[in-house]
Amino acid sequence: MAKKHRLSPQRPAPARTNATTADLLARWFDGAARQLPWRTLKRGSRNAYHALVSESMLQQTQVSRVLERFPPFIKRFPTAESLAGATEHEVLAAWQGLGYYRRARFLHAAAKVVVRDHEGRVPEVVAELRALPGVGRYTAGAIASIVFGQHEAIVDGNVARVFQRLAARKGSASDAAVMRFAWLEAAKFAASARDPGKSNEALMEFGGTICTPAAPRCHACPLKTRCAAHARGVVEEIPAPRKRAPRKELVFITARIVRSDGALLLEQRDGASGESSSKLWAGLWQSPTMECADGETLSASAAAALLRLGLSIRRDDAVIPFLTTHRAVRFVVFDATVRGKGSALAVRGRRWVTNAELPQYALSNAAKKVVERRI
DNA sequence: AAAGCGGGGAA
DNA sequence: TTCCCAGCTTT
Repeated sequence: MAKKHRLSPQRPAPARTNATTADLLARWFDGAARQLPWRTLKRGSRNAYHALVSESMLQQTQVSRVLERFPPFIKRFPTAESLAGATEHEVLAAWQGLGYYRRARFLHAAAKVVVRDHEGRVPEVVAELRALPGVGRYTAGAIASIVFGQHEAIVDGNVARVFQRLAARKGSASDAAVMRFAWLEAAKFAASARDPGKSNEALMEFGGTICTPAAPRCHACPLKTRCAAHARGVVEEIPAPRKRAPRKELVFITARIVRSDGALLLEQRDGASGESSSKLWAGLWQSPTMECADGETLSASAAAALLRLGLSIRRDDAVIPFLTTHRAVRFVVFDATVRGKGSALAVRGRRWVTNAELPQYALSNAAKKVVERRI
């Protein structure tokens, strides 16, 4: 057999074709891992509470966004005990701007369970992890494998895409059959890994940096030779786009009511610590707002309502647009000033909030955009 | 099984 | 513009 090895001795040995994909990716990860704040501790001594927090933040959220939010959150709540002992108000304030605020309530509740039932330690057993609020199949698998080294599978958006491409499996991640396929592949992957935590992390890192949704870097791919989608030239067609409902268009009428000392009137949206906590921006604060189907009609009645309260108002020239995944909201803004203490207005969950106090209040980015607009 | 939940970056 | 993202719970 002819010698094919022309590599200099210091180059890493070429991957043996019988190496498992899991071990191949783990090897690749050694030279490609990004330095992330929740990876500061060595493998094998990862902080499980840090993992719980980072994994909660990372649900449906890009690494680049969590990067800047994780350190201050950990500084504010260094341990499960400190988080469990905080008020929901404090936790939401630390979470504000990150979106999917239900995650913050779940994380808070999970910390309480950890303190009450597990002596302050995040559990190792998958069934116990799954019992924590907000911890589903993925998050439990991630903590069990990455922190505790167990051979548990994980599937997130990245992983599903990678396995689909490796097998040239068509369909979208919103297809249940595709997700079943991905979980089966992920289980085989984790079972075959020498270091399942490392391989799982490598798999996600690989999906996030090489096997990306658009413009994948196949030229730098360590799995190129075993990728069916690459062999058939269909990498960019897999996966198919998710099915998504069209965005709902809404009009919110909102009033920025300012007292003579500069304090701003805020109200809390429904859903604080309880029932309707799955609603939009549940429990967050905002300038007094009402939703309406017909912008023009209701904005006129809103103005009339403000006038009846004896406020001096004017309609802001601009309508502030705000997009979320599921909605397109237009805020029709009124400015109003009130003399005196305005105590008649601070009713039913409404409060006067000074500029200095504002950072303690959890506002959605939409509410913030409204409030911060120059008057 | 499907709906609902944020927000921003990239193409 | 559209699409996606270290998903989960509720209906």
